[in-house]
This record gives sequence, structure tokens and C-alpha cells, in this order.
Amino acid sequence: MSPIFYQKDVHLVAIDCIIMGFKDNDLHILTARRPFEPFKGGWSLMGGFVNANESVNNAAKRVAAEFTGISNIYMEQVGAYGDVDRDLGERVISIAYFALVDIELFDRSLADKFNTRWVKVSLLPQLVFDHNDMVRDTIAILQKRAAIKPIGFNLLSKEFTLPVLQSLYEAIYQESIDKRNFRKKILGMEILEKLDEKDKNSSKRGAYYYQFNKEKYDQLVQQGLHFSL
Amino acid sequence: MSPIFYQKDVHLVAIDCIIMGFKDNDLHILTARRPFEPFKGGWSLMGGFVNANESVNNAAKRVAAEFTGISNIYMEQVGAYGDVDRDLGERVISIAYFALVDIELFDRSLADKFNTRWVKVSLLPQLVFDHNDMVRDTIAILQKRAAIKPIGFNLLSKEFTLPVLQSLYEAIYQESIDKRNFRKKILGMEILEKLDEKDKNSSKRGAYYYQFNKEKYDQLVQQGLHFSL
DNA sequence: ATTTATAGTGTAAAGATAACACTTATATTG
DNA sequence: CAATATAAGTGTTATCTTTACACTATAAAT
Repeated sequence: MSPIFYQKDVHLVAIDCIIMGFKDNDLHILTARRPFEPFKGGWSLMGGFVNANESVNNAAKRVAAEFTGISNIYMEQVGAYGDVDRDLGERVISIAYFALVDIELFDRSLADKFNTRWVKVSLLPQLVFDHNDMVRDTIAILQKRAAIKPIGFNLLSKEFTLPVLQSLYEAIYQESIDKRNFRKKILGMEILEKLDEKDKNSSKRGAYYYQFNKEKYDQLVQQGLHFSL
Repeated sequence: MSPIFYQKDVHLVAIDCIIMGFKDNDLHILTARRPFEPFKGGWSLMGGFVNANESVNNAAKRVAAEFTGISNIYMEQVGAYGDVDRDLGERVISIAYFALVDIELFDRSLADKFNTRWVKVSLLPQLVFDHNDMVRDTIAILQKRAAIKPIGFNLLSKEFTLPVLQSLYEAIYQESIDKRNFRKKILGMEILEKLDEKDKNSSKRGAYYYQFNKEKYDQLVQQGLHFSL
């Protein structure tokens, strides 16, 4: 009766990464023209296979670093996608991860090497296999997670202005937010530090730069206080 | 350069099910004495391997049905667990699912067959491998999910009393809830139907039975209203 | 008839969220 | 150098949501 006496089936296990960046007031996803059959030339997420000697989490980090040139990326697992014929070539079980990167750190030489492009989430084309499902599930997770954890900062440079931070949250939630209410709430948390410099690119007056204070945040969490936007 | 020219590694892919039931005012998880090495005799979740010809979701349903005798179980994926040495015998990537069952429907003959037992979540022993992590992650998901979706009803019989429903939510959130506030909220959603019979087992006065009206709930969701407890 | 145990019920205070419009700073232009 | 144009920055009020809180009702058992 015991399964140990049967031959157990083995599977190809892949990683697919939903690599997200923020620019031009919009969330973007790194996509590539798929270089292999099946669906050669179709738009695809960044992927790779899990090797025998690496954890699934490490495989995801490896893949994300390979296509962006960035290490230490913030990543979360989205889930396993396991329909028998989800990959039309052969059976592959894929584990999807989303990655939040500061798009400024992206190594642009890799865009040529891998034929990748940052596309707006709102203008995402049809992707191969079930990759659109993965993106949809990612956005659902991101909306929930961003509301209760300060993960949005991973999408910004270390220094950012409040108008940019607000437009990031508007992009994530896909709805506009009242400026005064947003500032009241985010500044009320006391996890941001106001700097003396201003960003004068987007307005004549200029907007002050802020930076996220992780130490203060961790301290507040320990006191039982919670991020909530 | 293309990975297609390399031998790709293949993996054993397992399912582990966190099968949850509700009785005696507490959440319970189905556990079994593990019948194989490694860790033969250790407490374990219900597991199995994904076959070549079945989707991962179907494998999870198969495993859950095999150990409970119940089909059409409410299940959600918890995530993939992929450390290289998480299973000390051989490398196995496991995909965990939680299942919510009406414990009354459990086929008790299977408890003998598989040497399983329902144990209180609050008294869960140490489990083999990373199974305790899976349980912890399940409870975190369950707490969030139960707050925004009426999934708790999957743990109850079709007819239930409000005191029982409240104790279910108290068990999920691991905190006590004010009786009046709870009733106000849940009845205010208008997704419950009051029946004429009472349950007289737990009190002299008896508590009215209610049942969940899924049609009404779906209708309200379409109108943009949301469950929130 | 009395006791006992759980079911059932409403209101008010506090806190969170949502709605709303004008002033300020500064680069650019005439 | 005065006027203009543009985005940054700032408080208050109303509404809704959440929380806190204590007594009455029902019916079985004695």
C-alpha cells in the first residue's frame, strides 16, 4: 500500500518572476520575447528552472538577479501553478514570485542581452502560458500587502518625494487618493524622515525628499503598532 | 547559452494538506503518525506525491479526499516549500494546501486505516520536517481570509447556531469577540437565514439555527458589498 | 415555584475615514 | 522685475465604523 513501493513521478520545476518597477507614475513589469519554442517570440515573464542543488527561494533570487543585475531584491512567493498542460511543450510545474525593484538599479545592458522590456501593468499584452494569471494574482497580493506593510519603498530610490510616494500607492491601488489624507496618514506613522533637499524636476516649487526609516518602523512594530494605508 | 541545451533537473513534488475541522469550540488539524522513514512515527500532515498526469490542484484534492473520505472540499494553496533539505530523506518540493471540512462528514474508519487524529491547533505537537511552518502560514492566511470572505461556514454543518459561529471566529482569530457586536455585524450582512428549529444541546433555552445563503451573498458581492468580520 | 445556564438584545462614546479649497514657493515669461 | 503658471503643502468637519458595556428572556431541571 505504501507509496514507497511505487515509482514516484518526477517533474520539471520552473520559476517565473513578476519583476515590478515604478516609473512615469505607473507600475511596470519586466517582460521578454520568449527565445524558445513553444510560443517563440511571445511575451513572457522572466523564468528559469530550479536546479537540484538550490532551494526554490534561491532559484527565484537567482532568476531575478540574472535578468535585472540586482541582488538583494525584495521577493515574495505568489504560488505554484500546476495544471498539467499549462506549458504546452512539456509538463512543467512553475512557482511564481513577485519582485519589487528600484528601476534605477536595473542593468540596462541586460535588456539587450535578454530582449526584455518594461511594460506598464495597465498596458500589459497577452503573455504566454498562464503568465497573465500570475500577474493578476501578483497584483491582488500586492494590493493587500502594500496596505499593511511598507513594501512600496522597495520600488523607489532611497530618497523620494511625497507626491511620488502617493502616485506609487495610487498605481498599486488603481485609484486616486486625497493628497491631504495621504500625507496625514503616512506622516502620522512617523516612519519617514524629511530631508533638506528638494526635487525640483517635477515642479517649480520643488518637493522635499524623504526617506524610509526602517529602524523606527521595526521599533513601532515591536510596540504593536501597524502600518496601514 | 540557452538552458534548452542543458540537462534540466527534475524533482519529486509532494502535496501536504493542512486539513482543518472545528469541534469542541476549537480548530483542529488532522495529523497522522508517519508510516515511513525518515521520522517514522513522527507526527505529520497528510501528504502524497503529485503524479505526472494530474494537476497540482487535483493532487491536493485527491490527497484531502483520500484521508477524509470527503469530496468537494474547500481548499486553498498555502505555498511551495522548497528548501533543499527540508525533507531529510531525499529532495522533495512540497506544495501545501489548507482544507476546511465539516468534521461531521469525516469518515472515521479512515482514522484507523491511516492512523490519524484530530488535534487542537492550540495543542499541536512538533511535526516532522517543515510541517509546523506550513501550519503557521495556514493560520496566518486563514485569519486574513476569514475576515473578508465567508469561508468559515465550510467548517460548520449546514445548520449552525450563532453562538457556535461566534466561537468559530474566536478560534480563528484567537481572541474573544463581543456577542452583541458580532451578531450586529453578521446579521447586518443579511447573508444568514434564521430557521425555526433550535439547538437545545448547549442550553436550556436553545439557540436558533441559521444557514448561510450563498445566493444572497453572491448577489451582494455583485453589488459591490463585501463580507467583513 | 425556584433555580440555573445560556440566548438574545440596544445605545452611546471613541476612533477612523472621507470629503473638501485655499495658500505657498519658485521657475518662467513678458 | 512684475506677472503668471505650476505643483507642493496645509486643517477642519462630517460621516461612518468600531468598541465598550449590562440587563432581560427562555426553558429545562430541581
